Amino acid sequence: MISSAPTRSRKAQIDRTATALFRTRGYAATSMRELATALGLEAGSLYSHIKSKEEILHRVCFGLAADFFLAFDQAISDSSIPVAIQLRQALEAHVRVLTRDGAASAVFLHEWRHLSEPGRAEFLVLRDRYEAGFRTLITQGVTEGQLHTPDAAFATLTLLASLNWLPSWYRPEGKLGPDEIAHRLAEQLLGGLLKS
Amino acid sequence: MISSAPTRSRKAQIDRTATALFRTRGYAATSMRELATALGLEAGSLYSHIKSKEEILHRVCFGLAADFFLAFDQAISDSSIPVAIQLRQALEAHVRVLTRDGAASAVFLHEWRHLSEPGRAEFLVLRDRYEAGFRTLITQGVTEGQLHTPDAAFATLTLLASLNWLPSWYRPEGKLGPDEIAHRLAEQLLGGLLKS
DNA sequence: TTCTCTTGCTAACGAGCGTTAGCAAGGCTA
DNA sequence: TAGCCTTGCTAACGCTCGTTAGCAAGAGAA
Repeated sequence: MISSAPTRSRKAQIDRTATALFRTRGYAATSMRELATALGLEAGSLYSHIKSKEEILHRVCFGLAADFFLAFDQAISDSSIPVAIQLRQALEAHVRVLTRDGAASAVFLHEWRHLSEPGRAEFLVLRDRYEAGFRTLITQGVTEGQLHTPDAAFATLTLLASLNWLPSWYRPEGKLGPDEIAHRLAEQLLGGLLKS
Repeated sequence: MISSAPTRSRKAQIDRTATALFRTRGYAATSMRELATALGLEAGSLYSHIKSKEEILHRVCFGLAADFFLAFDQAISDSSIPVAIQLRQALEAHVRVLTRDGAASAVFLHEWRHLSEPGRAEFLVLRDRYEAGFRTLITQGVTEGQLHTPDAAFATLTLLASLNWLPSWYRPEGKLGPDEIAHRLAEQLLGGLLKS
């Protein structure tokens, strides 16, 4: 090797570049040669750092899953405050994770299907568990009379759906910052569009 | 050929099967041999009916785009009724298109990226135009005091986001029918979750 | 200096890809 | 009967895929 820029970790660099490519072209349509070129090296060289293409996808998906759980647990850690507010905090925390790394989020949301078993099944278990966290909050909110919806499970899916579309249009350089977006999303989803 | 079941059109049959595969495995990860096997024939035989793999994707994406425009135009055809109700109708019409063919909808929403130019650009023009239709309705609703939101463009994205996640969890055999789902989604998005 | 770790190269592998050419057989129409 | 259209097959093409083996060179530690 000749020299190198201040490389934090070559492996992490590969992950980042791959994530960006996976997002725009999709996992299956991204070749290792493409990834190597984007990093300025040859395809074979990648394998000095990683075991396989799928290993990258695995790391990205499960890494972000951990981020989501961490943020959620923090958001609802104080169980003494009203559930509706806990929900708002969890919702805003979710948005902050989404906006912190849009590429990883998009991969997390769309490319997990290309994980092979048993990784894929394990991922879905985590995803279900995360959704269940929100569902519990909403159910509790309805029970305590703070929220209204005919179907908590249905409301949960719709709520997360609204949030998860964000990586497909959010641009970090846009006029709205992460916190502003999180706030507005919470307002709209909790308050609705109709003037009351 | 030996004989054949009541084949409506072999080409349409290929489109349908391909759409289902594109949905579950993704366009890039679906091979023509896989598609052929699913149809009970050999890979080469497909080319008696279609020109290319991408041609299928093109047809699915633009076909559904036409469906969405048709449903939208119908929903807002009577401009004498209040905008908020027009919006509700457009929203419910959108959901009905989504639920009528979940596989095609999923492909429309996620796989259009694999269209090559100029098809891809043309598709995005249609998509923007469709979103603009909703945005106009919401803007108008705010102007007339029927809706409230700090940012109509933002609200539009969130609204469509909530709807477009539907194909990833909707199952035709589920307990909720298309109309019921359309109604509940409209209620939740227009009315919000918070008890007022 | 010597050893080891990291990083990267070249060359090649077996496999699968989308697609084409050429042929054949059944069914419809004239 | 003759001709065409639809449908499907086999065999193969050129290409790209993910991955591996073997080698080399710089960097830091002993």
